[in-house]
Amino acid sequence: MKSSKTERTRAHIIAATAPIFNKKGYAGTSITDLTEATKLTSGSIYGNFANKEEVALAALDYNMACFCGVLHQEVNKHKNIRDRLLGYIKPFHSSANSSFPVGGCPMVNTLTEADDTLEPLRKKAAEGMLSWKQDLVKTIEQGIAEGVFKADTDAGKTAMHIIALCEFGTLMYSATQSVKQTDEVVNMAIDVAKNIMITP
Amino acid sequence: MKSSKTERTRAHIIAATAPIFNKKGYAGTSITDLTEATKLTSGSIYGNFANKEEVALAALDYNMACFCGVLHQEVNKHKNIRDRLLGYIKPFHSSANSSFPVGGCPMVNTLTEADDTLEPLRKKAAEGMLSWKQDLVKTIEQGIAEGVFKADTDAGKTAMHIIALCEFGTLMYSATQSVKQTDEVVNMAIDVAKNIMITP
Amino acid sequence: MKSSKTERTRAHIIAATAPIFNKKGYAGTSITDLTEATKLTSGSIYGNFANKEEVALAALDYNMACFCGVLHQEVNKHKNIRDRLLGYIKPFHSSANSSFPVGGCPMVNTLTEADDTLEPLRKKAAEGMLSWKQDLVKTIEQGIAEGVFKADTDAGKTAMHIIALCEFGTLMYSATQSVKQTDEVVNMAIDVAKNIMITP
Amino acid sequence: MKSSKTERTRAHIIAATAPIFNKKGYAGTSITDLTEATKLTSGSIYGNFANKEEVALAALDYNMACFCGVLHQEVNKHKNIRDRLLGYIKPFHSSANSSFPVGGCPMVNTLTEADDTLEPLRKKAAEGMLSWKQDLVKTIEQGIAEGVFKADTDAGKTAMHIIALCEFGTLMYSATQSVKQTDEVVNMAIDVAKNIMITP
DNA sequence: AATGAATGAGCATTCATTCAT
DNA sequence: GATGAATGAATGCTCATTCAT
Repeated sequence: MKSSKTERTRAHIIAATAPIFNKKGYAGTSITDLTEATKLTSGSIYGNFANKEEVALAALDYNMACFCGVLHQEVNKHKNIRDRLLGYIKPFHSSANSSFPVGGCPMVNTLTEADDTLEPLRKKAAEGMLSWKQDLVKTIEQGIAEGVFKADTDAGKTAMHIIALCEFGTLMYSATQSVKQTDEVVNMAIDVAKNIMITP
Repeated sequence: MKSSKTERTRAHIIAATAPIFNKKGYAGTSITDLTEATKLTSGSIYGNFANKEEVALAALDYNMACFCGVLHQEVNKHKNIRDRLLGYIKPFHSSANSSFPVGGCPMVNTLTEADDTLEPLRKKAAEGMLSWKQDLVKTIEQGIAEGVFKADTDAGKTAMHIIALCEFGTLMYSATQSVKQTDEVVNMAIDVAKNIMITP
Repeated sequence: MKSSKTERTRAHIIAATAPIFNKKGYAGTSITDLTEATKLTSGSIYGNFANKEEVALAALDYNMACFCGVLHQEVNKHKNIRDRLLGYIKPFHSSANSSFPVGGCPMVNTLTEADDTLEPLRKKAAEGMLSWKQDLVKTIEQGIAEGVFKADTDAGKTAMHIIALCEFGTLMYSATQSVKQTDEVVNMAIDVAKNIMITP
Repeated sequence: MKSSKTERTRAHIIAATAPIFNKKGYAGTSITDLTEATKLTSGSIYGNFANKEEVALAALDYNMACFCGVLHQEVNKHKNIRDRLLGYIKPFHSSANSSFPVGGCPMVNTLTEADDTLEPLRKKAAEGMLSWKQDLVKTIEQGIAEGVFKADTDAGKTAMHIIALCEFGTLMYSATQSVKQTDEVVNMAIDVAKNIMITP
């Protein structure tokens, strides 16, 4: 089951350029940035991707997978539904030392840059956002079904509430480079989660 | 105290280019974008600003003033401290038809684009964020002093909570172009505000 | 005397790319054009030809053979020297529906593009032109020998005259996409031919 | 009535690049060719023309004006309608040492290169061709009106006949670099012209 | 003999910026 | 103070060609 040369090169390009796209954005990232990061020539990059946008799309996929991967790794450590829900939040706390992609949340980064000329990127980021919400919704609904979370919980609203606080925490870290405010916001997300639990 | 020609030209450049920077970001905005929006020549822009970054900084100031202006206008409609606090939130609801800058929140946009090469922009946006928080904190503390808000309220945390939800609401609108999720999140911010009020 | 694999591949490349070179010219034809037309890889083309110029030379040979082939096919239908001479002209008339190479006369196309960097192509096209003339000269001289064409005919001048009109007719079709002017010019070539015939 | 800087630069670019386009064709001419010929930077060329095609169109206009200018200069030397008609032909004879654009007839060059992607160039060249024909037609009709040319002359056919021979003469010079065949063909054009004159 | 990934020079074009007018 | 022509480096991308497989 060996991976072909092409597959390996594509993977190398994506892994090497994903952090750059996440930090500098689509417009701020040049082909030269990509060649320097990959140690490949521009011709080689264009041999593996149709254009810059295709690289950016693949990099966004990669960054989103990393981002969500950090969460799922923590979530899947636990069987317990209470810990699973908290698993979606704890990696955002500074004490977790999570290996989130450098440059912040790829979905938020993409959604805030994307003007009309970058529709495919925007769409993918929006889908990622909604899929994250859906994961949380399912977890909450399972907790309700298990009788562990309050029966009258609005799963959709609670999911959004938690995501809003986690994302804003990440953003405050970008803004202030200090963990104090970030952790304060993340702790509020934990409160929101605990608030729907019958025994906190 | 008449405004000089220079001042008027600067003001014209700023007002005309601010929406572009907010939509397309710093890297995505070209000098040609600026000359087209202002109907001025590139020489004229460079006669009034040292370089592209200076225009972007002035545009960010302008965008932040617009953004906060919308909030303060609503807040200052009211003497009542309860309505003043809600005034910080209501403009984010789709029913408010607020004249926020097109392209979303300039602070968030700047913080998510800004890599290390754009420190001055990042710094200004971060300051704007904290100043917004400080406005909310003061309002909440005044409410506590007036005996209208609960005495044990953590003003800082509550301010952050409200901002997180409002910003995330704005972002969700960018993501989905639908008001449903946005309003849901903004309503949660209103709940947070009402929750610290003694008589809701 | 079976054709080897190599020979077949070469033939395939030539046949598939000849129309492209004739339409787009040497400079306007890229290796990608060739790989797309042949469904082969660039490596395969370079395995069979030293470089792009070698392909172009072979394609020119092919195109010239097609072009002259159309004429000879018509000429060889006839034993009669009068019809043989007219056979060099009639295929240019729109009513003939001749299968000339698309893109016009390969010789003219090459001679008009060719700057100094494409000497071998230019030379080959010039030779083709002269060989065509020689064919006509021989036919005319045979007619004179047979006593069918006027004894005082200048075979060289008449051949050139006929070719000039036929080529110009082809060119006018490129220019106007209409057959009217083309046919008018071709009819003049027929007049030139008939004019040297003793009994018209 | 001074010419602006822009007009002078445009004129310089056109005059300097026109021979290159005529020799190498559109596809064969690079922006580097243009910067080397003009001693300007690429930015400067793009400051004066929207893109390469616009330069090529202006250069074609210039080349066509040169080409026809040579003819009209000779034609206008004469009042006599017989000499005026011959004036359209004589410049093609090698003895005339005419200052035709280097690289042959710009109309023929353009028509033989132009594939579908170069429609505007093709169209302009075709118009030039037809306008040349029209000039000849008018001259011939005037000669008929004056009673100097035979009354039953087909002006259109005669014009085409003359042009075909002159163009083919030019082409044969490109092919053989020898004047012998060229002059032979041009002399035939003179015969065609003289043939419609009542007193030759 | 054929592949196709890789090269690196070159392509047309746009960039931010300058400066003589 | 404003112009707009000019710069030259940088942009995203394609080119003809090579070579390990």
